[in-house]
Amino acid sequence: MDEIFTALADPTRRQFLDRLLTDQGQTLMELIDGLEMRRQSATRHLRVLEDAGLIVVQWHGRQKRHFLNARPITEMQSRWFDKFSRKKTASVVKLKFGKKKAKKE
Amino acid sequence: MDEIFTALADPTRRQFLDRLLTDQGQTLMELIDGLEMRRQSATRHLRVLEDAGLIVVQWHGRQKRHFLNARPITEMQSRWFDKFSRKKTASVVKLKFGKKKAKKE
DNA sequence: AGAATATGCAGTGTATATACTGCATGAAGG
DNA sequence: CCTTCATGCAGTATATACACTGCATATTCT
Repeated sequence: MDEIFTALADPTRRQFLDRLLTDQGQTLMELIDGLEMRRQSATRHLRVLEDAGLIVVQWHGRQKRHFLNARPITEMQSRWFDKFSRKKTASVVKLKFGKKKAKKE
Repeated sequence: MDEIFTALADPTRRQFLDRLLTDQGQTLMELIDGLEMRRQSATRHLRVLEDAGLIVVQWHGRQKRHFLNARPITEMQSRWFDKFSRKKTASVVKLKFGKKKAKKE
């Protein structure tokens, strides 16, 4: 699961996922369209996403098509995020963000 | 939101959040208990979490108590994760994880 | 066959992250 | 007071991340 968190930490990689959410099966060239980035750099990012299981590829001749796999994200939500969502934060919100060292506790 | 993703990318920081989920109001010394890490390093991690709005602190004399704030996590889920959860991945699962360069498309 | 296209792989430079050590500060306690 | 405790801040070393360039490979097109 660590791989997934790491993969999602980069904004470029999240953007790729967003793009694949709209259009599945895009190639590398399509994915970097409009981005200020060399294709080699994008390849690295896509590798990270693939290693994390977030995307799946399919070769068509000389083209590599990328597909989103949302399952790891869903699992991460149920395994990790949900316990925080369920937590009541009411008590915390009451704390007035104690700036620096307030004299009186 | 980038700050939150970055903050969650580190396993040590996620562990702190987990610990705070169980016991709110722990001090720095309590949080690093059992960890192979100097307190100064942990302070950095806690700063990142605080900057991301994931924890809130409260001073009591010479003690700094840490509280979990799950709200940013909840917001991130609704703003970013949910759209992936809703996505059907059925079509993707059918792809047989095309290893390397399969001759026949 | 030769040229153009889509991609991979390797090496390099630089910035950021994260650990450490050492010293400073403010609160508690005898 | 003087010591101990909880924490902050600064500096440094090292690893990792991420951009780049250059070259290689496989496929498609003419």
